Formats: sequence, structure tokens, C-alpha cells
Amino acid sequence: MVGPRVRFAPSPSGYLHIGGARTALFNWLWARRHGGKFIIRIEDTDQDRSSIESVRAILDALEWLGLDWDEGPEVGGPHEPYFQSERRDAYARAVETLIGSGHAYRCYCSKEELDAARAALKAKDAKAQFRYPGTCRDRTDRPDKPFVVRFKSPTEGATDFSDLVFGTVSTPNASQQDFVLVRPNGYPLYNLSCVVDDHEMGITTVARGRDHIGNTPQQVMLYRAFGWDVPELAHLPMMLSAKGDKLSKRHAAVSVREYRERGYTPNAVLNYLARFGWSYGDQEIFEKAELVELFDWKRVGKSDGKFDENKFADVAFEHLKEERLTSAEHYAAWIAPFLEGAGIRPDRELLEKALPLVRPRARTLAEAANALDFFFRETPELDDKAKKKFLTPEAVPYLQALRTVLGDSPAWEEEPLERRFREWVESEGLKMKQVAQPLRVALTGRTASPGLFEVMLVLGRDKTLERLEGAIRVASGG
RNA sequence: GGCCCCAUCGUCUAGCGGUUAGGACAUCGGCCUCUCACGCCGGUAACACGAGUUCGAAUCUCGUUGGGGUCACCA
Repeated sequence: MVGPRVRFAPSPSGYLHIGGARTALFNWLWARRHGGKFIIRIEDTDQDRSSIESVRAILDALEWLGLDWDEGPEVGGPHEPYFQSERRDAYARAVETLIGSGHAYRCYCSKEELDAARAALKAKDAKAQFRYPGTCRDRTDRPDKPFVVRFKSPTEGATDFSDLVFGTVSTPNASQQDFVLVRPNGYPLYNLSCVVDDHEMGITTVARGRDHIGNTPQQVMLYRAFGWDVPELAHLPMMLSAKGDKLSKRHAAVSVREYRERGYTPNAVLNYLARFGWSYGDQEIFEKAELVELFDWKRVGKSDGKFDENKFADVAFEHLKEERLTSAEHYAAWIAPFLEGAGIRPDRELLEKALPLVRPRARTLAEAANALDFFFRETPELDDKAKKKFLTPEAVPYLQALRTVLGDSPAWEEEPLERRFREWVESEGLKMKQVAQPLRVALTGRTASPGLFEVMLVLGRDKTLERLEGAIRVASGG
């Protein structure tokens, strides 16, 4: 048995939305799980809203997420082209078939006329719902006027389809109308191009957001009119805002790019998205490979969810914290742009030594870069408050003593350093806290940092003593 | 309003006739501690409501309520 052919079909009218990314992910997982094909198709039949920049942005985001596609833009494939704007011949042929078989007809009513009729109806009764009255349904003449092509919807009975997530969905045909298939300019509308392409591209499973469930009956009618098999359908519960309405940029960061810029790793994004509407017992954290192995439509829930930035941030954190999830190599590669953004050209060896120290302290790569930049600077950036509070003249004798105590340590390793430090603190009748903070500020420039001794170890003897010297100068009022 | 769909802690969810209704995030205590974190221990917190079916319902059925989606010559 050949694997499933699934697709992600964005319309290029902006960035890749986090909800769209989830749709792409579920499709991708299904394809990878069963050795099928993941196809990208660009739905750019609305020329006014589509842009090549958006195509680029969406593809970039998918690439960043690691949702690689087997057919589509850039990679091509047996069903080229993968841009609907370039597939008009296919739609034209399909529509002629439909007209020929009596399933569709040309409608010469102008948009203005219908808009006026709709407005008039709404004026009389705001709750009334306007339906195309069927004016041109049975007309046989072909006036020399612009026309749209409409589908001749049945008026009785119901249209049913079976959904992998929602089960059987039944819609009365009386609630449908003769929907438009082709604009006067010859461009197809969504339902037509979608059905024609899904069929021609051999799509076996159509998975998309639940907001599409409403036009699925229309698409099913089309499949039947064409005499084609209806593919498997899977609708995903909606991702709503924290308030419970449609998730948009008013509520939160909703583009994949924004999370990338915040320093979320791709696998963390995938993890959060996967767990949104899908679950696997009590497990919260998944590697990408695990998701591929475990994903199943049976475990996709039906109820909509609310996007939760806290949970998302926690998943991001979990991925950065665990080496199992983010290897040192990946961490180093991913954090590099953030360090470079802060004017640091990270030394790879130093970086890999410093990484374990920030892992439990950074929820994002941006935080991580900020938390360990002091390792890489010639001298740490000295926080003003920290300086005022801890690099005082009173601290000078302590720092001087520490320079000797630490500098004389035979071995530059955590354990002996800490032992010497503590012995000295005790012999002086001091408390750890009294000297730890000045030393921390001396070494890191700030009051919060990883443990002193691990910092010293990563810094090495020379830099540690050098920074101590520098701090003594500052504290002495230099 | 028509049509479609949904309904377990604040949030994501487990549960698929018999559980002290579990986990995670968030939140609140505590422990650890050189700071900040991590970690660990513990607390608060949910089956929307009403009828059925059943010896027994969070689980099945119906209704009510609530929420969402969609009603274009957008996708």
C-alpha cells in the first residue's frame, strides 16, 4: 500500500500563522508516519491578496520548522505547477465538464445587482439570509455579458461526509445555494480549485482547520458531480485566542517568525503545536521523531482550544533545558544569531562549555544569549546598580584577598576552588553571602548569574583573576 | 438569525460504565541555596445544567444552557 498524499495549501496573503503551522504539521506528521508525500500548494487565485513575498515568508517558516515537502514550490514534482494561479487551464476544463453535464451554469447577474438585493433584504430583516435566487439557473441563451459560473446545488436531501476527527457530518442541502465556481475574469474560486487540485494531485487525505468544515459539503457535491472519489477528510479543532475568539495578532504573537525571533527553537514550536488538539496520554514533551512515530488522527480531539503563551514558553524552555531535546551542537548553532545580534562573535569552544550553565536559566535563545554574554566580552558589562551596591570600597579588601586565595589554588577546578573559598570565608568569620555577591559582580557584571565556581571554571584562571583585578580598580573608586 | 461543530481544574489535556477524576502550564506554600534559576515536596482548582438508560454514569441517549465556526464574484 502506498502512503498517504497530504497537502498544506496556504494562501499567500501574509506570514505563516501559528494555526496554519499546526495544520501543516499534522499533515506532515501523517505523511512521514506512513511514508507518504507531503505536498505544498500555493492557493493564490485571489490576485489582489496574494504576494510573492508572502510565498517566501511562508516557505521560509516551513523550512525553519523542518517541515520539508516532497512536492511543491522549489522542489517541483509530478503535478506541477503548484501555484493555482498557473493552473487555470485545469479549472477551465473542469468547469466545462460541469456545464456540459448540467451541474453548473453561467450566471449573468452582476455583483452589483446581487449586492443590492442582499442589502435590500438585510435592510428589511437584518437576520434574514440572502441566497442567490437562481435567476440564471435555467437560462439557455448566452448574452454577450460578463458571467460567473455557478454550481447547481441540490435543493433537497442532505450532503454527508465522514471526517477522521468529527465523524459523520450532515448538512441539509436546503441550507446551501448555487455557489460561484468561476469569477468573471476566469479565475476559479476556492471550492473549485481546491477540489480539482486535490483530485489531480492525488491527495488522499485532506486535513485542514475546522473553519473549513462549512464548505466541505460544497466540495463533496463537486467531487460527486465530477464522478470523483472524495478523499479522506480531517478537520482540526480551532486554535483560539486566550479570550476564546479567533486568534489574531491583536491577542498575541501569531506568526511563526515572531517566535523564531523570540528565540523559540523549531522543535519546541512543533512540540507545542502538536500537543494542541492532539495528545498521547500524559506525555507533554516530544521529540520530533517521536511525534512522527506516535501521531494518529484517533488521538486528535474535537474541542477547540485556547492558545496559551505560558504553556508555549514552558515547552520552549523544556527543549532548551534538556540536552536530549536540544543537543549542544544545535543549541550553539541556534543561539549564534542571537549572540551576533548583541555584537558577540562566539568562540565555539567557550560556548559549549558555557551552555550547560544557561540551560536551566533561559526560556528562550534570546534569554540565553543575554545570560551568557559576559563570558564572551573582553570585560563584562557592569550593571550600574550592581556596581553601586557591591563594588564598594568596603569590598576591596575581600576582593583582594580572594584574588590571592583563588589565584593560589593549585587546581583550577570547581571543587578545590569552592573548598578554598569556603575555608577562607570561615577563617575570616564571614558569611558566604557577604563575599559571593561582590565576587559575582566582579566576574559577571551582574547580581544574578550561574554558580560562582562553575563560572570561574568556564572563564579560566587568567580571565577570572583579570576580572577580579578590574573590579578591584572599580571598587577602589578608579 | 440559518447551518455545522464543541463542552473535564484559569489553560492544554488523560479518561473510552465501577478511578480518592490523573498529568502538565499557571498560581500559592515549603525545601535546597553564593545570586538567579533548575530541582524536589505539598496546597488551591474541573466533569455546565436537567431528564433518561443502567445495579452503577465524566463516560451512552435526549433536552437546556453556554461557547466557537461559517453563511462572498476571500481562502
